[in-house]
Amino acid sequence: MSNVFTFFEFTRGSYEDYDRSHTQKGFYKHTGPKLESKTLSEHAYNLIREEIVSGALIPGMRLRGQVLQQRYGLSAAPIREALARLASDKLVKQEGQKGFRVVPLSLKDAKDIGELRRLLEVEALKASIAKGKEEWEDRVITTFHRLEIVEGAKSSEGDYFTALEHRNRLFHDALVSACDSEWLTDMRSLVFDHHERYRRLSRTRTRKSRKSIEEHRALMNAALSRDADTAAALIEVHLKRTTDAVEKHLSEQISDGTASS
Amino acid sequence: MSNVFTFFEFTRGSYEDYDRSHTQKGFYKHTGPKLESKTLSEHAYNLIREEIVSGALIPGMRLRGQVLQQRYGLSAAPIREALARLASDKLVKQEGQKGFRVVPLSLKDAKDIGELRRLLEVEALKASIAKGKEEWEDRVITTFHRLEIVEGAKSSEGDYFTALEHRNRLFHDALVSACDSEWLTDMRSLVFDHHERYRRLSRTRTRKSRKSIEEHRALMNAALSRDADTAAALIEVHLKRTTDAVEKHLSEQISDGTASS
DNA sequence: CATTTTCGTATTTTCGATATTTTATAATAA
DNA sequence: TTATTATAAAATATCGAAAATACGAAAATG
Repeated sequence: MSNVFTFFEFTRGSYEDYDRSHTQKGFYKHTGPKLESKTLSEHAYNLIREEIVSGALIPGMRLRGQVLQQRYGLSAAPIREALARLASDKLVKQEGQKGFRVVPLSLKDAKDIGELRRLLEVEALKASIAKGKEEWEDRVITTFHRLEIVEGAKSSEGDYFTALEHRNRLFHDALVSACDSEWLTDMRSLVFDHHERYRRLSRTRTRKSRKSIEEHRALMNAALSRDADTAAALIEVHLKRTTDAVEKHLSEQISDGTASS
Repeated sequence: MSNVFTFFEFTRGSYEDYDRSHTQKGFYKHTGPKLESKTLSEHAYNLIREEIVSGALIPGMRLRGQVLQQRYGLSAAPIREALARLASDKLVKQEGQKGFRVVPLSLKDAKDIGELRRLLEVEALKASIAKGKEEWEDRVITTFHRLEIVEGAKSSEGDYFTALEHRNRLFHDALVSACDSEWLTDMRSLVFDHHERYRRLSRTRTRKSRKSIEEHRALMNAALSRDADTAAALIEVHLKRTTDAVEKHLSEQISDGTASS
């Protein structure tokens, strides 16, 4: 977890030696979806977003303008613009004139987000099953296979959970990729990101590959055989388990409220 | 429709005499929900948002920085920040280095948004019916009454549709106000705004107060008698009718594609 | 004549600096 | 001591201008 900000670092931080090669070709070696940023604002948006979702920027942490500027080697304007967009995404919170901070985690939000993701994901999955062609099937199979490999691996190295999370996302994305409502998929994607913030929390402790891989396989099979109801039921169970784990973890961690927004 | 930008106005516009009293107390005399903006960015966000949703800023229109700055008497930074947030709300679109424009309307989006609103609204309504207390009932009754008055009125004056739309929103907001998932309500609210953009389109032509008022009354009755299934069915019918009207209007208006996003 | 290149203009994007607000600290009075 | 007010420090929000980029028209080339 060398990429995680400590509170000390972030408060007084000096990042003179931080990589500033934005303009070079492969500055962002994320294996995920394409993130070609045409403007610095967009670039900052992608970077900060990634660090919030991944947990590198700790929930509740204050995001001081100067520090972010130094860290990313940018000036105030693009940083501020990025934060504004993240505020609309509900990933950061802006209160009055007191600046921005990473939206904190809360038990209540964990439940609400889990429930909302269930609603959206099931709907998108149904549509996807109804409309998916061969290309969709291929994508589902491929991403499942890649996920299976990582889940089966014994290693628990530093990048293990990151890779797992990433391939998990690719698989779920593939499942709903034939849904032709851009609105539904965009909303689902946003909620997915938030859910991932919570999921990472529990992943660092529990490790239940055996069950998980079988659940995913069953989900793939149901989807490919166009059994929407079974697939929907599996999704619900799958999400429910995750939500329960997160809730358990959160209520242990913080017995008090830590209410959000 | 004196508040609507004409293309000419907007392109070459000179707004020397535009009201610039942001810092004064009651600068924003909107009858709607509270919009106290602590920062100029927030202020700009609220203003531009309102003008997009209401249709004053025409779909597809280019939003030139200079013009907006003059119109609202602000400098580039807050305007830009507001536009960035509106981009995350999917109300404006930013492409490359070519600035911002109001997201255009399309038949496809009309369908998707209608469908998504149905999904979210029904879910929120069910939760609301399950948890609503006396205060909720009062609010539903009150807002229905206010809506009834406007819908029953004969006049078709300038502000008629605006008032109707506003009270319609207050009524629907009231129905789901007991839903305790902030996530669900926020998302529903966003989709509602988008749906309103489309609804306004058809409202300017068709006028079906008789049916509408009875639908709303039935909806209120079902909600108050805690009949979630009936209420959900009524919501679906209600939204379906609206969506159909919008679709019809849009496919007449633009026989060609005008594809969005 | 068609196509490409170059140049000037308009616009967006970004920066550095200023003004305003909040937060922390210290002094004063109850 | 506690509470309140005044002052200083830090951080945010905003502005005005510079830099980068895209668009369109005229010139050059094949």
